[in-house]
Amino acid sequence: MATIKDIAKACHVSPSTVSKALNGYADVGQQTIERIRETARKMNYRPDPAARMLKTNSSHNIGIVFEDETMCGLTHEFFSHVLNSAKNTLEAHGYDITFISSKIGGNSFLDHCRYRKVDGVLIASVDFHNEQVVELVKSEIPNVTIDYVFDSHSCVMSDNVQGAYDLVKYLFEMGHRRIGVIHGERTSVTVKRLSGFYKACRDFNITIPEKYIMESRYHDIDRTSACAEKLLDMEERPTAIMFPDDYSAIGCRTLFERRNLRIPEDISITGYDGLPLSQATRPRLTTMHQDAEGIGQKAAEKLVEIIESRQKEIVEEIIIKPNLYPGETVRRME
Amino acid sequence: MATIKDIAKACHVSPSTVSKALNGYADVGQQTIERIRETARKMNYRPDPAARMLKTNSSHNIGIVFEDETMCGLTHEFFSHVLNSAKNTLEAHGYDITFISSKIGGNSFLDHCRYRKVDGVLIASVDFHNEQVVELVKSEIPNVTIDYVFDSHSCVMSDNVQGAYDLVKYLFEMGHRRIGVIHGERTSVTVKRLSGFYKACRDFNITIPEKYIMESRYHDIDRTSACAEKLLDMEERPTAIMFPDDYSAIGCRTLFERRNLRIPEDISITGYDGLPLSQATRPRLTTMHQDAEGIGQKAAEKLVEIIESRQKEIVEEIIIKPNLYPGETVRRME
DNA sequence: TGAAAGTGCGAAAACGATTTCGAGTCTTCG
DNA sequence: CGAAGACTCGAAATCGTTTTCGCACTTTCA
Repeated sequence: MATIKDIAKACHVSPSTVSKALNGYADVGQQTIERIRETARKMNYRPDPAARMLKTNSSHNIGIVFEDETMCGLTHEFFSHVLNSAKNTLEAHGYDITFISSKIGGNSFLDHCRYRKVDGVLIASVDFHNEQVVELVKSEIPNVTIDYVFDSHSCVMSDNVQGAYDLVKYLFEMGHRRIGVIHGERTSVTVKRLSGFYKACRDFNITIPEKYIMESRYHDIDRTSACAEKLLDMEERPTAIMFPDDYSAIGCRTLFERRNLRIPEDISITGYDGLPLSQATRPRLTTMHQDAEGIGQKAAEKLVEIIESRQKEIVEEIIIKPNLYPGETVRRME
Repeated sequence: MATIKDIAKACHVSPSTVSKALNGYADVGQQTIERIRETARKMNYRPDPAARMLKTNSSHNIGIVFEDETMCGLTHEFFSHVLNSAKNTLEAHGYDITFISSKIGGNSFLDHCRYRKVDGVLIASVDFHNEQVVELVKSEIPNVTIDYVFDSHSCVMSDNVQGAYDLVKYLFEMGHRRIGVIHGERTSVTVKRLSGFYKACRDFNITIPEKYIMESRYHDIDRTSACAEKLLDMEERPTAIMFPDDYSAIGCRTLFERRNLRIPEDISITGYDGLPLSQATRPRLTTMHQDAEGIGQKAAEKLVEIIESRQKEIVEEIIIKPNLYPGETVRRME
C-alpha cells in the first residue's frame, strides 16, 4: 500500500504537506493541493486506519449494541432487517460496523467501544434499564437509540402508541369487542403499545376484563403459547387475540390447530411487525407493519450526522409511522 | 487508559521489558514477568489495538464475506443463524467481526480486508466464481469457506449430496414416483444436491422426466412460484415437489391455495434448511435440517486455529451431516 | 583461569499518520 | 524603503506498541 511518504516523494513535498492537502488545511497552495490529490488518487492511496486511529482516536467504525432477552441476536426476524439497513447506510458513508459485546476489551459495552475507538454507536433492542447501556448512552461517545428515548439524546422510534391504537381500531371495526392481549416483557415499547391499546378502548368504549391482558415475552413461542392457552380456557373467551409479534403469532398456530380452532372462523389473531414472512404464510397475518428498513436507515443517517457535525447537540426524535396490513386472520363479526 | 509506559514506571522497568513480559518472550526474568503481569492486571491494562495494529499489521478482527444473489444480507433466514453462531464463537476467542464489502477501503473484498487488516476471513453464501472472491481466497489472508471447497483450503460443508439423497429416499418410501424439483441457481451447493438427487433416482429406479427439473433461485419466492406453477400445469403433474429452501417452500403456499390444492392431500412438498420457522408453521414442513449453528461454530473455530497456529497448511474439510425433519407436508401414497 | 555460552534487561528504531510551530518568501502599505 | 502581514511549506514531536540489537553480568567448562 502506498503511504503518505510515497506521495510526498512523488510530489516533491513533505509528508506534512500531503497530510494537510488531503485533510483540507488552509495553508497549502492551490496547485499543490490539486497535484497532491491527483497523485494520491492515481496511487490509490488510502490512509492507514491504524495510524490514523492511533493519532486521532477515531476509527471510522460504528458500534452496534444489539442484544435481546431471548438472545437470538442476528437471527431476530425483525431487528435483522433494521440492522441490515443500518449496515448498508453506514457502509455507504464509509463506516464499518462492529458488534459491541461486553465480553471484549473489558467488562462493559463502554469498555468495548473505547477499546475499538468506535466513532459512534447504535443501540437497539436491549434492556434500556441495564446500567451498562445507561453508562454508554451518557458517555462521550455519540449514540442513537432505537425505540427508546433518553433525555436530550437522539433516537428513532416506531410509533407504537398509534400502532396499537390502529390495530384495536381495526378489530373494533370488524366487530370485535372481546379482545385479548398478550404483550411482551415490560419494555418502553410495550408500555407504549399498551397505552395505545387502552386509549383505543376508551375511545371506542370497549371494556376489557383485567384477565384478558397477559404478559409474555417477545419472540418466545412457548411462553406466549401458554398465555394463549389460558385465554382459550376462559369461560367467556376473547374473540380476538393480539400477539406481541408476528413470529409468536405464527408460532402459536400449532396451539389452535391442536384444539381444532380455525383461523379466523373460530378465533381471530393479530401480530405486530409485518415481516415479509407474515404475508407469505397462509392465511396472511393481520398485523401492524413497521418499516424496519426505514428505521435502520434513519438511525444510521442521524448518527453519521451527529458524528460528522461534531456536535452532540442536534437532538432529534424521529418517529416512523407503522401501517396496517389487513391480512386474513381477523374475522368480520356479524 | 493505562499504557505500557505506566506499567513500566510502576514496575521500574523499561517499556520494552513490559511488552516482552506480556507477550511471553523468553528473555525476561521469572519474577519480573510475574510482577509485570500482576500490575498490568491491577491497572486494567489492555494493549491499544490501534498501536498494535500499526506495528504488527494484525487487528484481532475477523472479516465476514456474506453476500447472496438476492442481496438479503443479514436478513437471510438460514445464514443469519450460521453467522450468529460464528460471531459468538469468535467473540469468545476475543475477535471482533467486520463485514467485508467491496465498497469500503478500495474496490474489492481483498482491498477491504487489507485496509482493515483482518486476521482472517470467513466466506459464506456468495458466488464462489466471482473473481473478487477467488482473489481473496488465494491471498495471504487466512480464510475458511462455507459450503464450497477450494483446492488446499479449509472449509465447512453441509453434506448436500447426502441431504438431497435422503430427501428423495423419504419421498420414495412414502410412495412417490413422480417427483418435481425446483432448484436454486447453479452454485456448487446446487450441483451437489442435484447429484444426490440423481444418485437416489438411480438407486431407487425412479425415472424423472427432464421437464420435472426446473431452475429457479434460492430464497426467491416469485421466481420459484412461477416454476411451481409450470409444474402444476403439466398434464401429468408431479405428486411431490422439492423446493430449493424452506423459505420459498413456505412462500409458495399462496400458489397452492389459489388453486385450491391442499397440502399434502393434493400435492406434497419438501423444503431444505429446517429453519425453526418451518416447524412453527402449519402443516409442519417436511425438510432437511442443516445444523446452521454447528456450521458457524466449526468454521469459526477452524479459522481461529489456522490464525493462531500461524500455518495456513492445516487444511481440513469439515462435513456436517443434515438430518430429516419428517413434518407433515408429504402424503403417504397408497 | 580464561573463553564461551547463557541470562536479563534497555535503547532506539520502526509502524503511518496528524498537528504544532516556526521559518522563509512575497505582497502590501504607511 | 522598511515593517507588517499573508501565504506556503517543512521539521519534529507524538500516538502506543513491537522487536532488534547490544550491553553487562553470571555461569559453565576445557
